[in-house]
Amino acid sequence: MAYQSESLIAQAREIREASGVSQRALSERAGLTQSHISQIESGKMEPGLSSFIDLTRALDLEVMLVPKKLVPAVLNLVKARATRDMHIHAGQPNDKRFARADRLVKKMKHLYGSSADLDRIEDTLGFLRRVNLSDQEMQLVRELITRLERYQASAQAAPVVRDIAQNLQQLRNSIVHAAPSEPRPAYSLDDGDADA
Amino acid sequence: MAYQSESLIAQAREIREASGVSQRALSERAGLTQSHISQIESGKMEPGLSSFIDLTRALDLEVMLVPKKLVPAVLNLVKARATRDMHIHAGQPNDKRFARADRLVKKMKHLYGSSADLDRIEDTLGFLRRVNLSDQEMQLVRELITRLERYQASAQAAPVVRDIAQNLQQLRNSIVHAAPSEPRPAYSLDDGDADA
DNA sequence: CTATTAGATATAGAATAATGTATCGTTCCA
DNA sequence: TGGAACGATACATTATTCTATATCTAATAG
Repeated sequence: MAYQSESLIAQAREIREASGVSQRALSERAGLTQSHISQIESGKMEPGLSSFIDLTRALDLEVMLVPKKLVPAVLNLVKARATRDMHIHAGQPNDKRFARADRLVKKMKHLYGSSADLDRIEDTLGFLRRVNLSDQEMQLVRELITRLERYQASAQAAPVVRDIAQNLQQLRNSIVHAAPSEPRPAYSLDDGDADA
Repeated sequence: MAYQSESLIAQAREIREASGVSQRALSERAGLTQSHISQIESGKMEPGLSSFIDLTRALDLEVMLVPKKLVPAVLNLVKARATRDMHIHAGQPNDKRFARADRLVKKMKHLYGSSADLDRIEDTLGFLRRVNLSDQEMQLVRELITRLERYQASAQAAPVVRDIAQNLQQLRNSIVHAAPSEPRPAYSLDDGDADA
């Protein structure tokens, strides 16, 4: 019974097992009892919404409502980056960083005049801000931005700016030309519409 | 009580009301009783996981598990595109189209030799494939790809290819240079981590 | 202004199912 | 063999969900 929730519960179980967490350990973190978790996972009963949320939070997961049309996109996001290198940084916290960098570049263009390199940096940042970057990738971006801030007023800024532009472009290219979507997400979850 | 699920239930309620669906109408579509929905929405009791899934499915929503780190990114996706123009196409169904277009460009480069325009098309498609496009934007891309397919072997392909490259670039620019994230999503949902 | 109807949401009480406590059966390792 | 960790089970308690009915609001007729 409870066919709708099977998939979600199975996902949670997989993640628990993949993390090497026992039902007991999880029960302590989640505030449920081990007995409860056992019955839920084995399908003998069905959890209340709150119980399920507690469970998943203890596994570092969040229950979210997603419009059906967006489900494949979200699956892409989750699967693609989640498997590539375990830790994923997000869009929003970094957005401020990007916005600040964007303002910096615009200011530099205004003060010292526009240049091909600055244009390239501005453009590339606009791109990188859109796609979801891995931790490594984001760290590289952070470093480059920091460098730009440091050397912005320096006497020999030009070669540094060029180098930053090149590095950003390189990162951009590596992302654009990598094949994005793997064969299929492991999750089942109906996708709904085909084309249009 | 049931503090964890309040946010999710509130979201569902908002969406029901925004859609102009009554509790009774929803109860029929979801297979629950109106009484049930009333108590759930007013916080007098807490739904089972399956009941909640039934509810949300009837509202064209899907309950998904998202790694905490990805929550802001998913919120961006949902909020940004969902409000911009109601209908959202997803990542996966269009991926095939992009992949086919990519193969086409590579084939043309192989047959007729590489050109700046073809390079630009290939690059831009790589970008557009990444970001999530609105319906309008995606339709434009579709048209351009269709045109490319039609004129690929034509005698005067060159000017057409150039025009397609320009159009794609233009679309790309409009996306890259538009400020992406609005002030804040209406949804509360804790985000957890700040930076790193 | 009152009465009535219809559509909505809220409430009452019975039936059913989830949840906690305590315990049991296995397996693995000392 | 002992014990320690894991997952499963039994039963008491509490909460859910359903059927049926009540309340509320707005609109219309008398």
